[in-house]
Amino acid sequence: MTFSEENYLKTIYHLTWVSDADISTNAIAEKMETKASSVTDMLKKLSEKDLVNYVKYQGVSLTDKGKLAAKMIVRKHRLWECFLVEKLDFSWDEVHDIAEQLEHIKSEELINKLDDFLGNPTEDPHGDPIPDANGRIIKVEKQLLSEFEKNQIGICVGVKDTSSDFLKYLDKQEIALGSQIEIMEKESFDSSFRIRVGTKEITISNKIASNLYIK
Amino acid sequence: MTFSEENYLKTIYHLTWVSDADISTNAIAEKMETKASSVTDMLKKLSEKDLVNYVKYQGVSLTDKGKLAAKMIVRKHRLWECFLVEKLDFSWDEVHDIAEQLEHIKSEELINKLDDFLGNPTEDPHGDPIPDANGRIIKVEKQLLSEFEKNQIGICVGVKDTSSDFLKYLDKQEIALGSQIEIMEKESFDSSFRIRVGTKEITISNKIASNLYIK
DNA sequence: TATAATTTTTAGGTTTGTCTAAAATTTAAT
DNA sequence: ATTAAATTTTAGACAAACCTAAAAATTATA
Repeated sequence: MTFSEENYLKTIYHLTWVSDADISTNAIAEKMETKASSVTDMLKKLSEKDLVNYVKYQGVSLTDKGKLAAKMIVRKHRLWECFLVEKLDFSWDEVHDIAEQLEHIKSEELINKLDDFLGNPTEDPHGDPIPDANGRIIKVEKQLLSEFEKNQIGICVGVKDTSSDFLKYLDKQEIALGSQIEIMEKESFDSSFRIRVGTKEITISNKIASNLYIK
Repeated sequence: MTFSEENYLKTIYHLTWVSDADISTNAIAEKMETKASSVTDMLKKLSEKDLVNYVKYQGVSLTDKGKLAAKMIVRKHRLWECFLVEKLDFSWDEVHDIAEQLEHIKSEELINKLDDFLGNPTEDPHGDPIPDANGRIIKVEKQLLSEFEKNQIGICVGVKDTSSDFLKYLDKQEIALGSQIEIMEKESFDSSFRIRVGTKEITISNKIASNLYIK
């Protein structure tokens, strides 16, 4: 499997994770910053290899084989992110691009040994679940902070947006995985929130609240 | 820089390490298991980028720029080998192919953090020197065991051949980096050696002795 | 020093993954 | 239910990195 094929599978997997329906050519093209015609070419190739179910003009979905392959790539990506943050002292906003490269290293033994070395983590530094060697994922039920009501209290367990900008913003506000968050006030005008993080009280926009997972 | 370009630079670097003269197209082709015509294509490209000095029909050498680039690839390869052996518990005969992939990961910060994480090692698991972040290499004078005379004693500090077969043979004979080796007898007929490794006495062929570095 | 053998390069072709532009299909709107 | 708009696919091209076969240059040999 080539890097490119792996990237397409991963993208389709991520798009499926949020939408569930069949994925459109354009959606893939946009996510991968490429052209629709390139996507079509690749879908034919992946279909030929039984990694996706593809019907012309009708969108695409992963086969069981394709889904497992995608999960293995995601597994690698997230384990490497753990390694970078926990062992090499990178911060959570710096690891994505490097993990994007490391996820393509081909060696099952390597990834399983890395898994053990890290103590078999179940979540990456952004709170996303890490598939095990068989592709099994432990899903933790979590809600977006934006869905919380006044006076509710929860623990920050993940971020939806993993962009460097968003993560740096959270660092500045001293919001990290494990932080206790209490809704003090919900502003109906702009749907912003007044929240307490630990001992500090801050105001965050709805956009921020829509990208924080709480349990 | 592409994977392929990096592999050519690395190969030219390794060939230069042993021969010192300009490197021939065929030598590169043989080492990389590719065709001479492919090598010619790439040499033109590398020359265009000022990474090699290339004159048609006259062989090739690395420019300063090319040499530094090659050293950085070797640095990555050897640091990753240390990681695999010391942290992930791979044996020294299993790491080459994986390091061959990892050496192409692009991130200076990553490799420098990995270096620190490993305690800034100066040699890889086969006793080969690791260039520092500036490309500087600490050369340790070492001789081939085959050049030793009767009754001389030394410590095994490296292997010339790093093939899995050779390394497994050494494991079987309980010869490792750090092992004390004493020449008991040198057989003039076939240039084989009777040596003492720790407390054991064994016989090794000249081919084996020609691939063990001793200090 | 001619000629033979070897090495190296050139010429032209293939595959992978991309692109643009045009054609086909589907979806939305009047 | 047509027509318009958007999406998707096809057709044809291109760059990277490889290949084979033939030509050119170098080296070895008689």
